[in-house]
Amino acid sequence: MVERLRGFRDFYPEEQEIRSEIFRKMKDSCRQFGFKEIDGPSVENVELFANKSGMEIMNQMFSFKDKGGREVSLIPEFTPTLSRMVSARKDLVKPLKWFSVEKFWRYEEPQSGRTREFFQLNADILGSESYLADAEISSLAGHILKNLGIGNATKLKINSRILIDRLIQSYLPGKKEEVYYLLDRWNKLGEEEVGSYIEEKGIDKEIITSFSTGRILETMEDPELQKLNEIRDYVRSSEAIKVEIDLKIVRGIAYYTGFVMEASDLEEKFRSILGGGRYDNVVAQLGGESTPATGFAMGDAVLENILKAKGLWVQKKEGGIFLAPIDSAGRKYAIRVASTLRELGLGVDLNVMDRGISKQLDYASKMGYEYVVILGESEAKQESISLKNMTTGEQKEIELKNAKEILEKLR
RNA sequence: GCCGGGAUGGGGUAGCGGUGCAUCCUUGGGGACUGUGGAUCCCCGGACCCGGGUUCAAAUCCCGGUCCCGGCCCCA
Repeated sequence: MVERLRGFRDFYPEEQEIRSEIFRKMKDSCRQFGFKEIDGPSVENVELFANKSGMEIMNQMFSFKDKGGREVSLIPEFTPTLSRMVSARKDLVKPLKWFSVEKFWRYEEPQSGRTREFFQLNADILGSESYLADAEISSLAGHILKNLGIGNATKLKINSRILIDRLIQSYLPGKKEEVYYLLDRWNKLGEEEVGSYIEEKGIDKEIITSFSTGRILETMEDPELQKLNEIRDYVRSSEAIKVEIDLKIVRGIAYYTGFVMEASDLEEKFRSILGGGRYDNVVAQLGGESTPATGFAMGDAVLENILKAKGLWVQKKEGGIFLAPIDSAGRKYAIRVASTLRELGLGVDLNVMDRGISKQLDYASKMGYEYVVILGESEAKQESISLKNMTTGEQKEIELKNAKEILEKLR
């Protein structure tokens, strides 16, 4: 048998059902915030990524030559496509509030919360330089997490590249790269490693610690900090999620120009569940008109980790109806009953096996149907159905006309 | 790309050099059952990841690969 490719996943019905429900919730939240859904190609010219993303991402792409000899790649992220779409249309009314849920591909070593093919929600606001856009984006992120049932299990951490750069310039000049590296890994490295890195690079321990704890901000007066405070208060007042300013959130991506954010589970047991920020130069870098932009992306893999840990990765009990004919008269009649009920918009499963009533009930039970409709010669004659409630085991014979009303409530 | 730990029917497992056709549960299909038996009983299908090697003998030991789980790098 041919095996599934490394790092790829199959989604069987039990799981796909959960997955669709989660995506539906995410999309609902976006729409409630006035965002419009978009979609793009899964394959793009590699140049689109070469421009912006740097070497690292180039090494992780599923790239190939198409039959026309073009170097193309499965998309590893959304921002380049988004920028291309924005640049191509000069008539778009700003600000744009767009979201998408798409598949992405990156050739990496699979591990917890990481696969080679994954889904990602992207939500962006383009055309606004205001911190209000950052606040709205953050608020949406919080709302989505709340809607997914993990608003209490996660927190949003926000920061500003501009702010941290100013701090570095005032207190640790010339050490930008080292400070970024250190803050980004502060919790991961642990005290000892942090200590030895500080010593090695000649960074003042007192100062860097006041960065990591945020103590430095207590006495600071700065317009960028002021904005950040307002974003924090904005999200706070939506009461969806915990939010705090954290100077340790720098995000690795080179193109962030100011505001950055990240969300994770409270204990930080998992990777960050979403990340994003302001990227005012990307659209222009890709050849478009200068367009300020802010947004975030949320992958499905870490989300799955967290939902499972919180016991929220569960199938909704859906019920449904199974039609079980027991003789040839019943089989003919069943087709009529099925289409009658389907007209009402009900989901109706009809036996397609050569089976007796016992095995049909067995099947219906295993599939989780709430009702079984038993149909035979007698029902066919009387235009009735025998309706069996699979939870209680109760069964009664009712006229088909009345059955409609009863079953319609199930929809 | 690098580093750990794994891999036995669809799922969960027992066996860890030879004594039983590779164990047990579950799942799947069928039969008894001819309108209530989602029960019970019975039958059937289905596996030692792949390729080399060591050995009289390999699921079992060794090497390589593949895949899985986890970590590093990186996280767009």
